[in-house]
Amino acid sequence: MVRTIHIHNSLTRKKEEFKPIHEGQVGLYVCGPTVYNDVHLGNVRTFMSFDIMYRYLLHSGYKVRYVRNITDVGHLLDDGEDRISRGARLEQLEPMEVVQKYTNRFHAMMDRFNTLRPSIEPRATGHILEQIEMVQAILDKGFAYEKNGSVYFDTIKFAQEKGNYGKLSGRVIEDLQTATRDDLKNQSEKNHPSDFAIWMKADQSHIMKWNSPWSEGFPGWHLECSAMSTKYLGPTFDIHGGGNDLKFPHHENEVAQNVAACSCQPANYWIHTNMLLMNGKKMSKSDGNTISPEELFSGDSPHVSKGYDPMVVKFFMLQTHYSSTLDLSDDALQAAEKGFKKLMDAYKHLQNLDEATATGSTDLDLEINKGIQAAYAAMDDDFSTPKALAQLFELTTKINSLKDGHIKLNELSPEVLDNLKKTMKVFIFDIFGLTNIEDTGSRHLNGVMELIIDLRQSARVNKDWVTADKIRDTLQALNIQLKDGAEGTSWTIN
RNA sequence: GGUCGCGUGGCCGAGUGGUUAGGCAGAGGUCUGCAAAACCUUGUACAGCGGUUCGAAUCCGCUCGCGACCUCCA
Repeated sequence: MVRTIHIHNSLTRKKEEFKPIHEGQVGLYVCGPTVYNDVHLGNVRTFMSFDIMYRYLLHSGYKVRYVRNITDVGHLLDDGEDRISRGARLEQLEPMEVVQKYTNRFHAMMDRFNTLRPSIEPRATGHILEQIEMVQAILDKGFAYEKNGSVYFDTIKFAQEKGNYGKLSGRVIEDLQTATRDDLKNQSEKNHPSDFAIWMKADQSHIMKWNSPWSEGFPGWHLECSAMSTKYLGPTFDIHGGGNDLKFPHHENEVAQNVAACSCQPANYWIHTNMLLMNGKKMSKSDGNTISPEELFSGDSPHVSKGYDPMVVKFFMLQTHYSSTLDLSDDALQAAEKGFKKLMDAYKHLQNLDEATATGSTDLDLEINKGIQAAYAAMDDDFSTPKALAQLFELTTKINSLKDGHIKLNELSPEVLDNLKKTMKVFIFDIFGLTNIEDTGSRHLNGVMELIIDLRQSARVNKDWVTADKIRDTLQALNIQLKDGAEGTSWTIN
């Protein structure tokens, strides 16, 4: 079953029904990280957002080819130094060592957030040939010019002949003229300030450089995505994603390069995720307004009062739509932690519910099925995780009521109970990719807790409240909370 | 300065022109040996000022505040 999904398309700024080029298949390209240091939370948010989309498309029955690149050359700093070269210089490593090191660490971090690996994760340096070919193609079409061994994209000519430079980012070329900063590298070589380099001649000190028809040099930053998306997804594919800070110039230039090289739009749908804020400002690697994922996990940061599990952080992010800014705060994280545990507790209790005996369609059946459908409808509507979560919490209330006997299981039919179990599992684990955090307790701990709860129950039967409360309060001090319910006592680690 | 977006109850955060978002916190209640948990009830919010409309948080205009992008950023 392939569901009908609506996506907010940045290209048209409208919500549109998603229609893949090839039925049942999706080509998805996401701009990945530049691996010159560790990812920060803002990166994580973006990749997590696309991971949810990837998972949901898969769950909806699509065959998805998910390409997310690793940028390991061409992405320059303000002073013109390559980010990877700088990392290599600072850490006294080979550039490729820097790349490998931070690629590994990036993967490890995304694993902690339980995101799926892409189908293909191509590196820019592994595709120098393709990029050189694309530069040549753009030159051949007359949309680029060479100056002193560097090749620049001719935005003026492109705009005149293709007429759509700036469409994605809403930019007008005349504005770019006046707004351009004058501290940019090789600005004087360009015919026009809005032109951009697609091949750059390397100076003597540059470590990372390759032979090309124009010079020994390296590709422009925007070029890799154009070349690699074309190679792995074809000249036109379904969805291109990235953070909205990439919209201009990166994505705008990417589109221009593809259109110039082959006269085709690279992606039918563009999806841009919004920024993660902290203290009301964009969380950003370059200006230091940031908290690292590790600091967030350990609590070792002035911005948080304690550490938060990656799953809590993920849950926190899921409560906001990907297209909205999200302001990180300790209060919000604490609230998210409780909400997350409530959801996971309910899921655990759901597993113990059995023997639904109603026949036919009861009111409760209808209500639960309606909630399930609403959760799917929310995801179909531009991947609205907050709305879907709200539905899961409605279901959570029902589950807890059933658990406590406030609603009787004989008001529920077995089919609907099964459907409920299946849906909760699919959403929590398959679509949201959450995992249990209290399962860190081993089998041993489970056994010990069973024994302790059993002993306390004996004490309670004997009205030995001193012993019963001592057990409870001591465990509480260890952050293990006992929960006395109708069907016995359960426990969680807080 | 240009472009775009946002401003929702104590906090976070959804939102289609008329119907309960949801989470956390708070209040009352049920349950419980007590407590916790859970469940039930509860808050009457949409920056301000105008306008359109039978009706606007939702559309339009203005004002104020905030943020993003404007060739480093997910």
